[in-house]
Amino acid sequence: MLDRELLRHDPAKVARACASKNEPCRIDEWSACDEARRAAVHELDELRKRRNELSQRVSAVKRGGGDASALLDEARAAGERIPELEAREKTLGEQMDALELTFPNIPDEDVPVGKDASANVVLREWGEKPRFDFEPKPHWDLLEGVLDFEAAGRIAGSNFILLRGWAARLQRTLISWMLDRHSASGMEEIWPPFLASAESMTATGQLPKLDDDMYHLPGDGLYLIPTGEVPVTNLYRGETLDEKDLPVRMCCYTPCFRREAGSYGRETRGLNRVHQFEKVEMVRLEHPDRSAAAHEEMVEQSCSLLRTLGIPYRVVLLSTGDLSFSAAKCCDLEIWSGGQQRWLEVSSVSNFRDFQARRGNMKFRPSGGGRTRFVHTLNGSGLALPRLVAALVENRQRRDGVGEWLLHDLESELACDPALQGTGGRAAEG
RNA sequence: GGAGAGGUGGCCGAGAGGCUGAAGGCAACCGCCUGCUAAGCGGUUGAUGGGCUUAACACCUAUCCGAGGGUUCGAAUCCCUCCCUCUCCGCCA
Repeated sequence: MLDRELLRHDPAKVARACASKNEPCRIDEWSACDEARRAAVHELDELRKRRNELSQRVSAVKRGGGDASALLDEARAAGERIPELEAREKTLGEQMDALELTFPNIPDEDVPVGKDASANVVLREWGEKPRFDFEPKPHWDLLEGVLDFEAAGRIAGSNFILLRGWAARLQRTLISWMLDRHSASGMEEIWPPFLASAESMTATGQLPKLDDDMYHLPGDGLYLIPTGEVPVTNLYRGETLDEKDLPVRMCCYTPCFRREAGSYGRETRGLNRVHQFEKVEMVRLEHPDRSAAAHEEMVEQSCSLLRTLGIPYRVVLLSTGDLSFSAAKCCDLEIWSGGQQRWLEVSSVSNFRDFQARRGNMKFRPSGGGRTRFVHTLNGSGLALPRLVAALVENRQRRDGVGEWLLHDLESELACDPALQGTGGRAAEG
């Protein structure tokens, strides 16, 4: 949600933002409602003021034991048009609210303008792509026997996955290790509900736009979360924090459920695009002055995980056309997949500025006094599992493929993770 | 699922048709005072919409006591519906 003052005083800026994000823009419609509503509010205020004055006099006369019937008639007449105006104000206000929910966030100044992903900018790259003296295989071949699509299809349908044996354990190990790393860097670990209400989905911006992309349980009015961002950001919905409580840094593991309607076709093979995947997510509430720096930090936090795992990656700054509805700025982390010879997105780190905070009414009280202000919210994957697993097995494969040895290698490496030494986490357990 | 209790400002907690945007306390902030700290004394401090204005402050005004309806000249207070929390019972991983 954008600031109403901005909508009023710089509608052209809003229209530009919509255009750059390929979103329809109904700012003119909004402006008309706004004007009509303000007129109604003004008239309503005058009538209520008059009625309040008369009521006060009724009260005074009655206390004095006098006859207030003439005043009562007058007060009744003064209030006659109030319900009509109240209804008008309410209707117009609801129209404005609905329109406001469709305005996307405004991209930051340093976001490249472009119509789609082709305008994205690669900021930096790390690591050596693996070289093989044999023909490397994609993960769906390498994981035969421990990645069972047929079984998943039988249980739930196509594009679900089922891991078994060492592959299942590999995923769990990675989840646990990533959470430990985030905890060691000072984040609070959260285990949230995996279903969320429409209200929560609206606050973080999934609704109204992405209704078709989510699994919905109409009987209970709930949605399966498409990302841990939803429950963890909503943890502070409606709250007013003290400035000294900022930043609030959290991490969580959640499964993520996405219908992926209309995305069948290429690039969906194997673990690349599935209806349920596992993800470790970082969420942060920040002071507005520090959100840009926080964004950099969070990108770096996710990169550091990939360096520990030894997976080549690149950081991509998304252009306006590829930027999500709610984001002001977003960096994707893409990892090199040696078997498919392509980059795979494993993280999106976004700064939403006050966009989600407005929708979810998340504020803080400045230490020096003064009005409450909206916090800035950020989140980023750290990291998404299926593609991470895919790249790990593809990049570490040998001539004879992969096997349980890969899990044991990784477990040994992570046990020695210097970032976890002395934290009482996995490393201490040895 | 059944029975009961309850949701009031940043927090605790009174109020049970008008004099209540809301006592009292805590916290925070400002000032005074005391070697420092603590204590003490005085003062200040809710949110949102609209007007005015520079999209500020101040000021004026309206609205807000879980949410939404209703009764009334007037509702935190009375009535209805819904949501949430707690306790007990049942069922269940």
